[in-house]
Amino acid sequence: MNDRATADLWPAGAPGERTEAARRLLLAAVESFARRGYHATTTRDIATAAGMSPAALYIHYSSKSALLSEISRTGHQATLDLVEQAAAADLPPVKQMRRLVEEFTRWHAHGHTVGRIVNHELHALPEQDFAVVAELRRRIEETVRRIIEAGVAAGSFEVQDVRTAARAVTSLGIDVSRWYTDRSSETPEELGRRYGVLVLRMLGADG
Amino acid sequence: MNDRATADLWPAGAPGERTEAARRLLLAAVESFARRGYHATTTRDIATAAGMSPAALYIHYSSKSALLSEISRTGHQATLDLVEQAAAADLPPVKQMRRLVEEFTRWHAHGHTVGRIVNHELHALPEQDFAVVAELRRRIEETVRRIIEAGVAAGSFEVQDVRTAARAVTSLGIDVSRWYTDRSSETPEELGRRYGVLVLRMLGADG
DNA sequence: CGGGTGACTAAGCGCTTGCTTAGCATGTTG
DNA sequence: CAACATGCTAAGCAAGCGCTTAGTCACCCG
Repeated sequence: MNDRATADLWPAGAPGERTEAARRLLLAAVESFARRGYHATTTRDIATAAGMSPAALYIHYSSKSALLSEISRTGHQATLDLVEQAAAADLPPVKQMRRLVEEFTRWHAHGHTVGRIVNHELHALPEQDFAVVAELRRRIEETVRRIIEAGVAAGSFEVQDVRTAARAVTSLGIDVSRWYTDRSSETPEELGRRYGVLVLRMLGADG
Repeated sequence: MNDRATADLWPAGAPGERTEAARRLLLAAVESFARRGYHATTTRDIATAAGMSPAALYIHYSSKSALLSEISRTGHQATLDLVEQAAAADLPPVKQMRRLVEEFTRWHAHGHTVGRIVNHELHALPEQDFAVVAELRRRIEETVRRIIEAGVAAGSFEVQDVRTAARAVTSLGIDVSRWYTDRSSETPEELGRRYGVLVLRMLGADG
């Protein structure tokens, strides 16, 4: 029942401290939160899906919301990494942007399960964890803005308002996680390439 | 506590059958569902916000989900009306599209409260009501696709794949309801105009 | 072998949930 | 005036919730 993208984010060969049981709980939580929403998911659902009794959850996580925080933090961090790598590449702004959109879109299509939690369950986070995640989101947006600014300065982009353009770019990618399903006709890679073309045109490149 | 866009959708001078009490409950439900999500909202929250005891809700609506269905159905119908009006205008495809995006975006910014419910609480709808709403959503998407096809046929748009382009157009507009707040720096109208420009470029017009 | 440790379960506590019941005030109708 | 309808409330029910408690079992170290 684990989808591939989710398994990739939290790989089986425990990299740090996480035990196999904790990982099973986390994957079960991702699946449940994505399918029915955080509030509609019960701790019994999660524990049962992980093959445990309800009480076992609390040995590995202090609360239901701790599970959500862990998922949200990791998911956001992975997205930020991807965005920052595109921005750090030794390429002109247009090519950085193409790569960013391709990867960002691919990520939200491939990982639409995690993406749905990351982008639509923010309101359920405890205040303190929300603050951490909000900062990660701010940095994602800022990185995108920087590339657009560089492109405008180089004369390869032409936009009315950088902030709005950056919003549109991230918004397009984020919303993929809302509508994309494993039954969608395009592969994540193909969708990424198509969105790359659309966004570059939107930013006035290739004109 | 009622926002303007919400009040506009369900105006005070009852047009049909709805009593003033039923309207107050509906507006309270919109506010609560949008702010904390459907599952996190209790029937007590709604009734109290409408100035009634919990039991009064059930005199006007058969269940909590009946309230959600009513909100979702009305909201989708209003969106479809707006989209179909743009497509029916006696204008070339490029101008139909500009108008569609301007109105669609303005609607999702201005009515971000209702928009959040309409677009992010679909999964909580009873199966039968979901089917009705899914059909409205299909017609919205189809109308957008038709305008793009007409523009391509007329040589004023140039896109790799019509379906993907239509997805991108609606997706951009829908996602506005996720991030827009009353504290956003742009007015709904200004955002609509800017998105209109971005989308036309994305579709290869004005080239 | 004895004693301790860590992962787990059976049972259930206190509370909240969506919704129901019984009844009360008001206004309308014959 | 009696009879009923309407719109509401006070009280509460059954079910389900997040989370806790007390204890079991397998395993490790001396």
